[in-house]
Amino acid sequence: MSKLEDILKSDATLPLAKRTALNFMITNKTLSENYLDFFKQYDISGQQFNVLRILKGQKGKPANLATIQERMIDKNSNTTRLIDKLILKGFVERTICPENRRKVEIIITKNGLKLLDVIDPKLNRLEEDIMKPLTTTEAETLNILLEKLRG
Amino acid sequence: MSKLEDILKSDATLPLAKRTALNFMITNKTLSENYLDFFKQYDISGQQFNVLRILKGQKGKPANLATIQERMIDKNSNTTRLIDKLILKGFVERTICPENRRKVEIIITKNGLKLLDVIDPKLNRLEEDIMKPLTTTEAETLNILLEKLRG
DNA sequence: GTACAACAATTGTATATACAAATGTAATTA
DNA sequence: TAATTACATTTGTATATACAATTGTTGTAC
Repeated sequence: MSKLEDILKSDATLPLAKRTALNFMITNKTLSENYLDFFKQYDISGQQFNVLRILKGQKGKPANLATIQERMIDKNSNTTRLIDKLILKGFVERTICPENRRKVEIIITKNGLKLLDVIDPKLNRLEEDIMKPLTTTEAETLNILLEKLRG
Repeated sequence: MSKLEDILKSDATLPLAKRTALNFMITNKTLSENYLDFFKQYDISGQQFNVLRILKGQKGKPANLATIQERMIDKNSNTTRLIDKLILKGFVERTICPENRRKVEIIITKNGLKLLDVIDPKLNRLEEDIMKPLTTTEAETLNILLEKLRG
């Protein structure tokens, strides 16, 4: 049931560009459902995980909001509230930057790091699993095409 | 600035599966921004457009909620309220199905059809434009890989 | 025919997202 | 140094999405 024509229940042949776009969206939906299910068990959203990973990458150095936003895959228009959630869960801490009181300094806590240690290997396995239908060569080709598509 | 390593500002080489997933998500973000911008000028969401297209495909035959949901790309968990919006805008009409009063019958209005006539050719042009970086062969390959990825 | 299960859609609630406006701080300039 | 501009984040508001609970209707079993 995963062929495009079956899904759309349309006999009309679509223009290549539209067909590609639709195929992309459907695949995206499948992928994001996988991620959603995965993160749900840790009571965290994909975005929140992403922020934790960025903060871990800072290796102790605090990050301010602008830096985090810059590095997020899905540049969130409301990172403040995303951080609020992570603070409530005890995964990050936020203080006002003493050199420039307009900025904030955000760091990941011990608990945040512990969560990442649990999630990371399982996420790797999930991703291996998702990509299993593709051979290594096919996956490499897909990467090339995806980058090309972004122009 | 569209290579994955540049975006993530990470020197570490990622496992292929993770790299592919990230690449996919970033490309998805780019694509969906394009669509969002496009539909915004018609004061309609992509989902709402999708529903109108499904209804047009019915060729006058009314559709009930379940049918619409089944055919939606992004199976919405709240199609009722999506239809509410379209009714407010005058693009669809909803009546209770006389044979089975649990069901509803939804049809697209003249105005809805008129909107589609305006949007459709422009959307085709947008999609051509988005896919321009790929040759025909590359787009065909991408389609194959995307379908394969869904398993 | 009454009770009960199944069906189809709607409503409620919590959370997420997009965008604009507002707040508070720092830098610039006259 | 007072006023203005730019900066960094937060807050407000509208809309979108996810999921569970509810409503109203139909079908079925007894």
